[in-house]
Amino acid sequence: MKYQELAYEIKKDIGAGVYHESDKLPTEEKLAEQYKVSKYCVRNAVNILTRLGLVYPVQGSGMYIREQRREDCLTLQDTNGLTEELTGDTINTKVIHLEIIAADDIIAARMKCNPGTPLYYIIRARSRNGIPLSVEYTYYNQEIIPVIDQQIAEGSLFRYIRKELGLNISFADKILRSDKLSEETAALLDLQAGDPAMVIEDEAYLSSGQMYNASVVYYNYKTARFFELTEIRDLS
Amino acid sequence: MKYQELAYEIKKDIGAGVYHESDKLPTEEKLAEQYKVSKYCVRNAVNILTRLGLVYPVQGSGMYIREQRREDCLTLQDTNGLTEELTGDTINTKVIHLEIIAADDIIAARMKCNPGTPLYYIIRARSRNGIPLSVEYTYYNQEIIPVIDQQIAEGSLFRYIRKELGLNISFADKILRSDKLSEETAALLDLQAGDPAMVIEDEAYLSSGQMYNASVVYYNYKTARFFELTEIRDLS
DNA sequence: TAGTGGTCTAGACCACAAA
DNA sequence: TTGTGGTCTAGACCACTAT
Repeated sequence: MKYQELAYEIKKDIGAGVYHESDKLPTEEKLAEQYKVSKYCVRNAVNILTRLGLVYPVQGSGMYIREQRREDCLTLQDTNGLTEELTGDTINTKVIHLEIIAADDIIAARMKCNPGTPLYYIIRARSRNGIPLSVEYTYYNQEIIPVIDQQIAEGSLFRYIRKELGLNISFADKILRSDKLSEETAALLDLQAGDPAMVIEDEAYLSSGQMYNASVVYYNYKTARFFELTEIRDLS
Repeated sequence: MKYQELAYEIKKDIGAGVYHESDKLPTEEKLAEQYKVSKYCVRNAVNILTRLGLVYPVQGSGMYIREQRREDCLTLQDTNGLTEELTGDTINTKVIHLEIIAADDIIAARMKCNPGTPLYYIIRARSRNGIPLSVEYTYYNQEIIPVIDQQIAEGSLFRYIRKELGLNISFADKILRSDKLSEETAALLDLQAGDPAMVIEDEAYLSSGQMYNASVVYYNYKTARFFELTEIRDLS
């Protein structure tokens, strides 16, 4: 896929300060010429970068590089898993719990699988640079992800599923809310019961449309911040 | 723009249950034929619907209509303002404070304007069906939005800026976090100081790239939930 | 093997910004 | 008026699914 590679190239170049002078990307035409691709690919690539908040295009003027506000921010879009995302930081993952259970009716409904389906139930506590960041309560469909052991769970499950198993992760939907921490979860975050938490409930799907994973993640309100760019579009 | 209109049409049709039988959209080719547009427009339209979480495409198979999990959820993407979004609910907006101030150095940096620029500073408390939903602390650049009075602030500012002023809102970036409520904000939400809040810091831009608005919004943790679909893409 | 979504090209024309 | 991004078309070919 040329346009994804191009997006990656441009992203690297922006990071390396190649366009620092003008704070603009070259024109679509120049990029197309430079990388020997069509305008279609250029626009697709820029689109990706726009959604990541790296550039914004202004019709008639150019494609401007954005100032970043994301110091320390996690991101809801560019989701390659924590381990991949925070490469500058030390991410530590502690596996609190790991077992295979059979889905009861409620969990089966949540996981969109049949009751009795074997599921991994995993609890992990993660820290960034030694500071507690999040506690994850996760189910994985074992019919899709056959093997998860302690060692795999301590690493990047995202990477494992994608690279080792070769599965094609396509999209996830999330529900975001805030809530009071339970005593149990608070203890894992070095916080008090009743303290606030950012809560993200996540359902992840393969490109076949099959759900393989549902999770609830509690984030440390003192350290976790999320960045998100919203493109605004008037459909009515 | 044909593709936006097409997206709107398909969205309406999905809502009306037109595709209920198969739970799938017609093929790209059929949609193109049916609406007398090219494949480009069809794909752009479906893309929008995908990002809104309404459908998901499976290569080689079809475009499937998604079950919704969004009961009562607000959304981070489809942002046409609360008033437009929750049309089934009664949204009440109370203007707590409205004045014009001159930007000091700190606010000027935040708003990316010159110190001394006149800004509206507005505090609004919003409720849904009588239940407190959010408290917004907002700055508007008065050089861009010349007039905001009590009546306008009580309605949909989003709609006003777009329809009445004819300005082209393009994107917003948001930082999401959770925090403890101050006494003042808690009182406006019928909650206690120290209770959790979902906090969204928002910066909104015109299509010219100019920032016109910065806000911090505190949401009632008991009633506010946000839906978000993440498309996953491997750039490396 | 046929059907369907995904990528890519070349080229026309429109809309908006800047000089 | 020129430059630049946005929309649109027609058509080729690839990748994956279903049968």
